[in-house]
Amino acid sequence: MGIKGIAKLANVSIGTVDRVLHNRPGVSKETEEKVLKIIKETGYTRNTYASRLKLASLRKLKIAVLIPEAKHNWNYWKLPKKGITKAINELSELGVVVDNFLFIDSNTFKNLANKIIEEDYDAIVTVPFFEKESNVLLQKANLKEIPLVFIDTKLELESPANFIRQDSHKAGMVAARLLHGLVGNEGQYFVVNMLNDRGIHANNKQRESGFREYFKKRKTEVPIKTINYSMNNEFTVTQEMKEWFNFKGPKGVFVTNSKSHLLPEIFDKYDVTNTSIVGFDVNKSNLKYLKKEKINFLIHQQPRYQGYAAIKGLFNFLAKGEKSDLNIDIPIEIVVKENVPEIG
Amino acid sequence: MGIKGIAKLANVSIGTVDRVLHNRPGVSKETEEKVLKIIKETGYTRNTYASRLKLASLRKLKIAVLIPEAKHNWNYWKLPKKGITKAINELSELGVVVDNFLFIDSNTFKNLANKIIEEDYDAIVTVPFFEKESNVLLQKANLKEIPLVFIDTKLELESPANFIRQDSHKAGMVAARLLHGLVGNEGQYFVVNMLNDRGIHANNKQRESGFREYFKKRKTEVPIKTINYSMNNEFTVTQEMKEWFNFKGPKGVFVTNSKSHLLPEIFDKYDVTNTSIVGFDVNKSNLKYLKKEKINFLIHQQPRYQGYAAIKGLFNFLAKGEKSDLNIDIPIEIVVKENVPEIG
DNA sequence: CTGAAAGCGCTTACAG
DNA sequence: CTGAAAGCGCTTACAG
Repeated sequence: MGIKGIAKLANVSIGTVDRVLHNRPGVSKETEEKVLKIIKETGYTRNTYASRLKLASLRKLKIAVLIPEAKHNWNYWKLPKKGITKAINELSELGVVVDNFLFIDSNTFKNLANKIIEEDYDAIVTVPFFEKESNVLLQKANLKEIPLVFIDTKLELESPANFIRQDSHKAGMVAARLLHGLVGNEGQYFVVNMLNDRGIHANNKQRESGFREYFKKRKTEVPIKTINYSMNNEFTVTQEMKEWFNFKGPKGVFVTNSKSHLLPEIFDKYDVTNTSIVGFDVNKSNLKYLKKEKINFLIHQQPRYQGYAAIKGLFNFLAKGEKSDLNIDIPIEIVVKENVPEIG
Repeated sequence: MGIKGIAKLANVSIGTVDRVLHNRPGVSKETEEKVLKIIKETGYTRNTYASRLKLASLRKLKIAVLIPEAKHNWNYWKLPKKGITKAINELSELGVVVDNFLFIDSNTFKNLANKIIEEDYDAIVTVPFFEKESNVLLQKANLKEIPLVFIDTKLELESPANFIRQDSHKAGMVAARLLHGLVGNEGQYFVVNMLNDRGIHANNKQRESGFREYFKKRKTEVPIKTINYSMNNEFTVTQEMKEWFNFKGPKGVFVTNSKSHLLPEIFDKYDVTNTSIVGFDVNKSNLKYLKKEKINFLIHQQPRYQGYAAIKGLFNFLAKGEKSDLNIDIPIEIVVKENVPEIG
């Protein structure tokens, strides 16, 4: 049953039914009620595809994507982009168009965000790396009623916002359980934060807090040390690390970012043994050591799917009014040598 | 650019373009080549949604689903069904209709399969529980050129077939790694097969073989015993089990089906300690013991997604000719207390 | 062998 | 306040 059937039952024209369906002005209370009653009775729902077929010819849905430029250390960002590309392929027939804006730092982020707000996009996907700038963008988007989805990281912002990302605190707890299973109560634990030029990332902090919470919740207390290591400088062994390296018992190492692959090399060089490593992200370097069993577990954030889901979710909201796809807790996927997922 | 634009460029009518696009007869070689050339040059692709809009009004796409009836022990089968329902909701606007056929045993499977073949469905989703009957159905479907997807289990059949399921052999290897990490080289390992009235399931065999292969590939040899336990009889402790129960060292227990929740109860009753358990499926009973930390890991087969993907894949094949979605290796998801996925 | 028309379910711009 | 017509991209049945 379509709009035509409703119109017939209600003794009105299809134009009037359309007006009622979209709450457009110019319908008398009386006919509106009559039409609504029949819509309810018949359980009519609008055919999104027919709707888009018509609307796409009039005006495309434009989505702006504002994410980090993918290069050198930031190779990771190729993955959400692939997911975005996949979504575009599926949605282009429905009149969806995506423009990519790539930022390098907080300044380029701010400028591109402003540009996006000025041109009128129907929706925005971005990443909340810079708290202040993200808040500004969110406010502006809210004012213009442009739906906005943040991927990758959750941040407390000044207004409610949509997030498609993994719960990093929970992921830290998962990592703790995995490491604890291997290392036990007699071991020593090390949280390794690799700092890049932007300092420590919100995700990493949340992962560490989750890691520590896992142990706090249990009776047995184990020593957990945090090592902050700047990736910008040449690697040097500090006094703290020496003590760690010399401990002969089981050592559990939790690397809070995607660089866990750096540790096996260091451990080899300094003859550190009896280590178990849990890290994040299924990248080439990490996989290499996972396959060699130098890294025990990796946690996968499904970056490709995050990008895909953001675009699809925004489309579902714009075309069907479905708000539920705008907030997704990406599952915490545990990866071992035998269940490496396809990434590319 | 649509069919209309192509027609204009080729100086033909849109009817002729349509004929070329679908390889329909009644087009001269000459015009066909002319049209094909322009299609290629412009990179034209058909708009699936516009196509379905028209076709759905003429004839629905009918998909038959032949799966086990979900009741008592077979509660599991509610989950694929939920995924199927989700897919139907998404596709009904595009003129897709699904009929469910629920079998109880090989006999009802056979009868319903024949019924499906007689009525003319456009596609079939089923489960290869019964080797002989599955082969018969596959042959008949092939003869009538009806695409068929098997979910849940892979079986070697007489012709190539489509499977959406988890690689059970690999899943067994993953289970072995998880258990080995907890139990180590000094422990004893037990593979528990719970047999129901249908005997042992292909999935369970494959899981066991994967489990054993993991250890075979490594240097250290550990004792692995297989316990076949019939779920139909009252539980009794055999001599074999007594020895197992009395071993005081670390014990790794791999349950090859969804019933791992039965073990913690038995272990409690017979004072069996120092056990680690890995099982399959995120059901209520298993979750209860996962949360109590009596079960250490569960492997999730994403049954809901299997059902969803089967319907979507068949639609993509029928509507767009995309064959790639008909064969899917469901990721081997490792579940611990802290990353329990949503199932319902 | 080819074209013109009708229509899928929806939306809009125009007429009244 | 309401209706009739045109058209999105595609497919089919009919006419020639």
